[in-house]
Amino acid sequence: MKKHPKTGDNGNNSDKRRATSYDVATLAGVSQSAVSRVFQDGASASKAMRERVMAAADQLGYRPNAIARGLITQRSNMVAVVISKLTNLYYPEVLVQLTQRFSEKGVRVLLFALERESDTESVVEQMLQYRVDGILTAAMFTPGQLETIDNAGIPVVFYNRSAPGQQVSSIRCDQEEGERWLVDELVNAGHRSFGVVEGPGDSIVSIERRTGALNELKSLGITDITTVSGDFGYETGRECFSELVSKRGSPPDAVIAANDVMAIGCIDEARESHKLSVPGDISIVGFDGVGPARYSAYALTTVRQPVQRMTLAAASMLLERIENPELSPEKRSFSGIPVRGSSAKLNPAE
Amino acid sequence: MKKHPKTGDNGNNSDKRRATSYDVATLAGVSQSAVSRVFQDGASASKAMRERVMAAADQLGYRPNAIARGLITQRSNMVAVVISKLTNLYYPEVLVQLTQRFSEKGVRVLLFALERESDTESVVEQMLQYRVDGILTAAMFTPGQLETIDNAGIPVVFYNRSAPGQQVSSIRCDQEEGERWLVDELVNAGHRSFGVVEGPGDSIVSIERRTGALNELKSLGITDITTVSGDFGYETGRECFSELVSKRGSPPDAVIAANDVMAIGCIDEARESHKLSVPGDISIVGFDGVGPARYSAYALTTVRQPVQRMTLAAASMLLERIENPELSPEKRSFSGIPVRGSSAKLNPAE
DNA sequence: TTGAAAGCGTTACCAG
DNA sequence: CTGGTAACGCTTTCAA
Repeated sequence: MKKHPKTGDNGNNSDKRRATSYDVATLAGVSQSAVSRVFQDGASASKAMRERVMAAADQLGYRPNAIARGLITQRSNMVAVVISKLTNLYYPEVLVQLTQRFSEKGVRVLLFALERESDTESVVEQMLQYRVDGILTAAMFTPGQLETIDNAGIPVVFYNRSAPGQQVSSIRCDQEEGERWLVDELVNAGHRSFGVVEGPGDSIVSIERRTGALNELKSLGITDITTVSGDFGYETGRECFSELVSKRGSPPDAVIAANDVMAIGCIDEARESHKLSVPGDISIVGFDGVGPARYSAYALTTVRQPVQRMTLAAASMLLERIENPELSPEKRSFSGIPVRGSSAKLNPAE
Repeated sequence: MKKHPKTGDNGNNSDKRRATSYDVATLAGVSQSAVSRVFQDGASASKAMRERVMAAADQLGYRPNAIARGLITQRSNMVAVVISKLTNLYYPEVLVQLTQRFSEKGVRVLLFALERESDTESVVEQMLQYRVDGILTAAMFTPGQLETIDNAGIPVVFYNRSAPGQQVSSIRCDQEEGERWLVDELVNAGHRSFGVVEGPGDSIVSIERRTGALNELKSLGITDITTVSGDFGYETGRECFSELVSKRGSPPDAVIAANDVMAIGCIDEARESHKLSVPGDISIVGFDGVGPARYSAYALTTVRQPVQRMTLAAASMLLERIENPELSPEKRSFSGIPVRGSSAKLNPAE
């Protein structure tokens, strides 16, 4: 009772300072260490003690201070989740699921949202300052940043992207495989001229999808390919379609868009501005399997990412590495789920 | 140099422990307090000192520990953001914008995602343990929880909902006003029989929208009203429409859906399963102004929430109260932006 | 099982 | 402007 004057005269739980374990201790007439133990998992405390402390605790409205705990345990129990601007409608589900998964394990999520996928500089700084236990990122880091993080001993898991040439853990949907399926279906159905609508240049996902599509087209001997690029949004999807038509002089047999939202933009533009029937006159496919892809006005042919499994895997991969930092990097790649919608003429028999 | 043996022999910045201000201090040959000051805003440090410290700091890869700082300053510089399951596509934008706004002010976001809007129990506990400086919530709290939070002296701002009978701050879009506009437009255009599709029962937003619509209909003397309810999702939107038709025996003149996504579901169901033309045979309106509402297959007539202004207001309202806890509660209500799409026959002249 | 005391890495106060 | 020292609220030995 000497070195903590704050335990002084006020026994009321009202305002000003929040109750500390010392306050609880003096009210319960036990030591502060005892209070600490009662609020721990592997505690050693008699039943009597436990009761006295608990009584005092909720009389004072006491709650252990997670910040202080983090300081001494060297564990913040927080992970950083980094997302880039969600022009892609697919992320919100991901974010919610991830948060819930971490939450079940007693881990809190510190959220960082990037304007563009490339503004990672200050974010890295913040994550380190807050001593997050791990990082799950849907944006790329530079090699320098990655090294900084690694030096700090913080495990990182990449979501749907991977650091080229770096040994890092990642969870991804196999974009190239998905594109191969899409291309094969279209080519089997007899399409010979293609438009490819890619996404923003700083998005790895977009790059992988474009590459996957182009490689497969090439390997099947298709040469009539026109490429344009948008930003993953609906409006640019529309613009891209018209650009495609004017570049070529006429619509291609099929359009492969880097995501569902742009595919939808293409469909609307094709129907409205070019009076084309989809899939009667032209086939249009996307990628992701977001909600609007199912809307029957579009019924997109697409590749759906297995979001449930991916988020589950991502969370546990990160948590594992937090428990055991020596674990070597691991890459898990999930196949997308082919969705045959009606936006593409896919039946070769037709 | 006596009471901190850790500053011992290793001058290398590599593994094991992260560098502390003591490490930097000894390497730079200055006091620890000096290091602390250099890394503060209103510091008092000579240029020479600053340089020496900085040199040592980045040689060691030192970063101030925000957790420790929070402990002493009694400020975590974190706010809790609580969202409920984003079946409503409208939230993702909100979340990203909020995060960026807070981020600009040097405040981090601790994210909590609820399965249903009503599982707030454990979340409140977590927020308090992490000593967040403020709470921005898109879910309701019980009066008891609100009192707990208030006792802890943590400011709260509600997003698009408000605690009934409680003095709390909130930012909202005026749902009832928006519904009035929608109803007036529809009635002016000659519609006399209505279907109302409401959202989940535990969503205040849904309740307000339904109430707003029903009250306005009643005040205009409309009595032919059929109500059904969904969960804000596309699928239930479709089901609701068919339920509406079978309940009435025939389609109403117009359908008012509690959000855009369900309105889209209604449109698809009307067109596909009931061979109705929208807006030729029936008018269908939504609420929110989400991305898909603009897709030209739907071109929804709706009320758009002014998300930019709302998130800006929400963030600054919360930050103000963190700075000055004595500030009395304030409610700011924003008018929605009427969007005349083509999903409703709104021109009385037609 | 319990209590005393030593940190965890900062900031804040106070002399010099 | 600078250095010493006391908190901040907790967990964790180590004895009793």
